[in-house]
Amino acid sequence: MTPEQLSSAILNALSQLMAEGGLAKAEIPSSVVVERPKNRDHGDWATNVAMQLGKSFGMTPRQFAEILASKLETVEGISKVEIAGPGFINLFVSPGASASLVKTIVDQGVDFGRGDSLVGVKLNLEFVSANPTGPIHLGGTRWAAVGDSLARIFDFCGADVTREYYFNDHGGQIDRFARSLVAAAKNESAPEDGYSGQYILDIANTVMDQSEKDLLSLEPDETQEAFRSAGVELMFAQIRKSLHDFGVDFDVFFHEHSMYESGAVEKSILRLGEKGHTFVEDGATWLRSSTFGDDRDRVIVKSDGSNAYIAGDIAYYLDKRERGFDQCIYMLGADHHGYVQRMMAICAAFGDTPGKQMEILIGQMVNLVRAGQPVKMSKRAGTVITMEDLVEAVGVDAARYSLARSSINSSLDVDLEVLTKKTNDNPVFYVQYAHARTRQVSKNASAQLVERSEFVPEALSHLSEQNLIAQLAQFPQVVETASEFREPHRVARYLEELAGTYHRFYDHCRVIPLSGDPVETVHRSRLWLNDACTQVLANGLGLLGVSAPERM
RNA sequence: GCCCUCUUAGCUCAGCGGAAUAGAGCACCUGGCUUCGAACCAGGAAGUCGUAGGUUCGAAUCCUACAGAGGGCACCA
Repeated sequence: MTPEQLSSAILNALSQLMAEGGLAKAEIPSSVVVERPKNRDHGDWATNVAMQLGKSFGMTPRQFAEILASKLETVEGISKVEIAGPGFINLFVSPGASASLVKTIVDQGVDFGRGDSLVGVKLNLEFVSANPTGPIHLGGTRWAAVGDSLARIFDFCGADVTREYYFNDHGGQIDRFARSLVAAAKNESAPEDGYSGQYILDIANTVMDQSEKDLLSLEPDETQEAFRSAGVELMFAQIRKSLHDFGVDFDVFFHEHSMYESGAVEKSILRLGEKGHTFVEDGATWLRSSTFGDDRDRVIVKSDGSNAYIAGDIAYYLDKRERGFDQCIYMLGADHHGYVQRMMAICAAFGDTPGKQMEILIGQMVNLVRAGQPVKMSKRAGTVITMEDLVEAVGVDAARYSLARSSINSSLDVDLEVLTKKTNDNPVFYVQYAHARTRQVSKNASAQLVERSEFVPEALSHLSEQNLIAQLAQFPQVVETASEFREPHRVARYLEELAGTYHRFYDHCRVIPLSGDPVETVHRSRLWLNDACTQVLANGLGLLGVSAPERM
């Protein structure tokens, strides 16, 4: 039995009791919390429903618990129900009922843990979206790891997910990028507000090598345009390759520039105008965003006739909605949190519900640290760390795992020395090792003629077996919670616990009998448990985009 | 001045979606490989959960104030 099954059993019992008149009619929640108590004297699973609902049924938690407990005792698979403390209901599940899950896991294989909470939802997840004026830095790398993992989790919950990258290939920053390339090509120093570094020089050289014309002898405007278009393409290709090598493949790379060429920007502004949400003042066109909770109104078209950045956001959101997405999730860095309100205003101005069709996740920054001291990322000092640098230093698995295992609400310190020297303290190896170990056990078992020819749940009665089964049972719930709260790190933390629980099982229970001893039912049943653990570790690591190695 | 996030063990961080003794990894100390992988396990030491109030039968968790850290507050993109 999984905690979810117990949860729905409890809800069933509640509605039965109400139907039978054992309980007064009252609101019941859609799910109840069932968790594994730290102290095993408190049962296999425990719930706090009585303490939460007692009052609304007009009784004390303990009274409520008594009534509910007597009903739960009749549920198949529940062997004992106890009431403890202020009103906890402690559930004891018969060993057979809990262990039967093991077979389910092996049978379902890669699908174990798959949920249906997002079935039918067409979801757009936009992340990274770093400017194409340079390689992806540590911050963007974090969003790549977290965002891709989130996409995998949504997909696992049944959603139709599109991973999308908004490519800001339009506007002032790109102009600066182009001017920087031109300067580099001419062997001049970078413009005051421009970009510098080896990559700029490399791209400038490549642009010149690829062109048949002598770009530097054209009219200045044409030169800059030539470097802009070719340079952006090269940068784009490089970014896409870095992401791919990192295990992140976007479904859509959306080019901001394309909306200006197609007229989508003007169209979307007109649309807002028809709805009465724009006005003209001081020669500029404004979005009346303050009526939708923004601090102030925002300029869409500047008085010189050019578009402000928000114009692209407006057109882009409309485009996403017209492509049929029910929900558009944006992952932004903390340096963009000031945009949330105006973005939500755009959503509302189109008649949608902020927080529903549009959702914005803000993630905190990544700081660089060396030996405990903060290091400013500086191109000149050579302390800019790119996605490629990180992968080169620790590999994709360790990089993705360490970036995805903590909450995006916390800023993250990445220590260069820890990164390059002490990679073994990354918990990813602890988890991967557990997986490799299960595989080795499985291979050895088959060589010793221990096979999955029979499965007897009752044979798995050792505490460490029970703990492992209970841990495995929580996987679907962990995935669901990670999806609901948009927190992939929960999967990582869960895997670390699962790995530990497996190692303890391994220590206490032999899958393969000592030489000379016969192969018994318990060994074959343990092999099922071992293989179920392999599966859950692999499924979980898969959600993080981390490999599950056969050996290491 | 206003807004967002953070403050938990020596370090890096979970727990924040109220519950039964606050957790993990690393580092430190002690034990365990002549039988499935010791990248492991068992045990020890280590925390007035930033401070002060409040709500609650119950607060690391919710509310308020304050302090500290980081990030934002453009007709820039």
